[in-house]
Amino acid sequence: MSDLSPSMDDSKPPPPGDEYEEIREQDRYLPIANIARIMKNTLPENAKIAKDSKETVQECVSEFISFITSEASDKCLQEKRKTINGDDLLWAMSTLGFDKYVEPLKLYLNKYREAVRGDKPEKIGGGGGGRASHMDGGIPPS
Amino acid sequence: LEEMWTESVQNISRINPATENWKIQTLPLARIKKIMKSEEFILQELEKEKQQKAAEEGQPVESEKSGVKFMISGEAPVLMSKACELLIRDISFRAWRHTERNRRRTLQRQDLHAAVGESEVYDFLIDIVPRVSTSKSATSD
Amino acid sequence: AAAADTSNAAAPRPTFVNAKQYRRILKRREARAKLEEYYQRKQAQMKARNDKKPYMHESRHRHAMKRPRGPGGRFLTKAELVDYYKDHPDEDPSRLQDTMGSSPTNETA
DNA sequence: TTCTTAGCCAATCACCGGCCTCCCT
DNA sequence: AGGGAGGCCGGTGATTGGCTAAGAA
Repeated sequence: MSDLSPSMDDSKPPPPGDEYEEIREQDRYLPIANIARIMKNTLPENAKIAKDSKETVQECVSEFISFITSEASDKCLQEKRKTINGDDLLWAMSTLGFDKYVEPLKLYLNKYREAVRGDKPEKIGGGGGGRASHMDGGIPPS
Repeated sequence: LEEMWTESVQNISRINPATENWKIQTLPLARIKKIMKSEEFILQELEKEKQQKAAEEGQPVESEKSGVKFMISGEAPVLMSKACELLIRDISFRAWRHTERNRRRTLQRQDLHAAVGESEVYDFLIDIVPRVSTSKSATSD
Repeated sequence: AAAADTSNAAAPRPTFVNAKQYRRILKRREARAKLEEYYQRKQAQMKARNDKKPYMHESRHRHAMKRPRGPGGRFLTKAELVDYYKDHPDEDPSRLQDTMGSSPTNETA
């Protein structure tokens, strides 16, 4: 088997010694197949979608996320809170003029919170089973 | 267009929190969270640079917190996911009207440009999607 | 009244945007510029954004290239694959290795 | 009309979600 | 005590290209 690898892959990023934070190119956007699916479901059955249209929407969505998150994080910083929650995002959207989005999303958020609340194993009185501890890959102490 | 929104609202209204399957047809939450966190990364870089500049000018390096880390609650990516879906639906539908107006069957980039240009809600995309031609009017909302 | 200027030096005529978004748009511009600078530092040159790879993952690319296709360029369906492996048994992944004392037992019907 | 291009197919594997523990508030 | 970061793991759907009809021009 002489084919081996057809070419030397130079896409290995060798850190020149400097500390490398990692934000990969592919992590900047949501998967294009998911974007395309939502577009397709929105449009008429016989509609076609150009490739660069999908890519453009992909960029728009990422900018949207950053745009909202930026506003929300500023507010949290101002109020000296460290965690961005759903209400912060809704406030940010309202502030930035996405009025049409807010009401449906409020409804959605409330339903989600209700579902999570209901899903969680209720803490009923008594109880008290110790949970087995299991460390990851590490070697158990001898 | 309004029909699309009322349909979306109705779909949300139909959700029964107890029985709804929350993992179907949602954008990957982990990826959304990464994008949100990249905002934090920018914030840190910006502040780092600001402190460097202040130090070079001999300013007293008044110590703002070095670690400005913010956290993302579990519900935030879920909410954001739905918001993104609404965004995609709205923009796509608006763009498709321009596709039809030009009697085409393929939604292409220029349709998105027109769609974004017609509402000031999408002004924030001005650098991603260049402004359509030279025109001002038309805020049809 | 809902208008604000976001024009930079390049725009001869000012561009007006949603006043609610104005400040945030500017902040995001700054942030994106910073991010791009970061990417250039990280990727050494990045060839000014021109070296667009046609695909993202080498392994997935190789996978797609290796897969049997029908005459129309489509990937073969499962049924078509059965026939394909009859003519190309050496590519059948199910009988990838039988180096040892392989008993030629008939497989699962 | 000519020429560009988006949909079609489904198997691999990178990545997602669901766990865990640790840590901060 | 609550809840999020971070890490590991296993299952799984996004990624992927050749051909040609669809359709942009």
